[in-house]
Amino acid sequence: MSTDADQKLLADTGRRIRAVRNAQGLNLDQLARLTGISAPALSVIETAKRDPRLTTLARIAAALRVPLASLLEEASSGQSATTDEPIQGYDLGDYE
Amino acid sequence: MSTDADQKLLADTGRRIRAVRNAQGLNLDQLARLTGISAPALSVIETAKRDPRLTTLARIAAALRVPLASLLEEASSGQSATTDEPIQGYDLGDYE
DNA sequence: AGAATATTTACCGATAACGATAAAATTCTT
DNA sequence: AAGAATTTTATCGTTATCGGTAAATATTCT
Repeated sequence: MSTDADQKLLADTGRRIRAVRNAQGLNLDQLARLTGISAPALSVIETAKRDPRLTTLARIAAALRVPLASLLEEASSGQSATTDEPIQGYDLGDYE
Repeated sequence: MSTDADQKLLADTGRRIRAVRNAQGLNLDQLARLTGISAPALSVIETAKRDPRLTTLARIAAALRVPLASLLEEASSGQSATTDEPIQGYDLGDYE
């Protein structure tokens, strides 16, 4: 049981979620409403204290409007290319 | 809970796992030994009857020697690309 | 057809995710 | 510094994952 690699994956994933959320100016409460996932649950996911289910991650990605895969890995082999800057132009203006 | 989009995601993911496994000539028993995940557990994941945890998917991807992201999305042909397309495309519609 | 192999399904028990809520701790603002 | 907002932590209850095992179906091969 690679609890080692697991922890790193969870830590990296949580860090990416938080980065995107902050980049969009959302707090946990707002993301909680967008996802239907409670703020405490989001907190423990972002801090790698929980091993989220696939559909939980998908809901977070959808709410943040980023591809699910972008939360899971570095833009490694250039495939998806795009930007290092996730989706700059998103105004999520309506959620507050 | 958009069990709708969730089910599709789980179905697609399971189908991709099975495709890769078959492509490598592995049966469930062999993949079970490689991953430490039991064959019945792998079966229900491949048939979309279970919502796997992130580290479970990661172990499967590692055993199959494919990027985790490749199990989650189609080989995105220029998905969100570059531009400032108004992101309306991301249906977050059901999660709200 | 029958037999070997592969997959599915159905249990069980242990562990964990998740929502809800509230309280503590941290960070930000004035 | 005090106060407000944000995040973290904790507890409880419900539900689900997961391994194990075994039985029930496929599926494949001779």
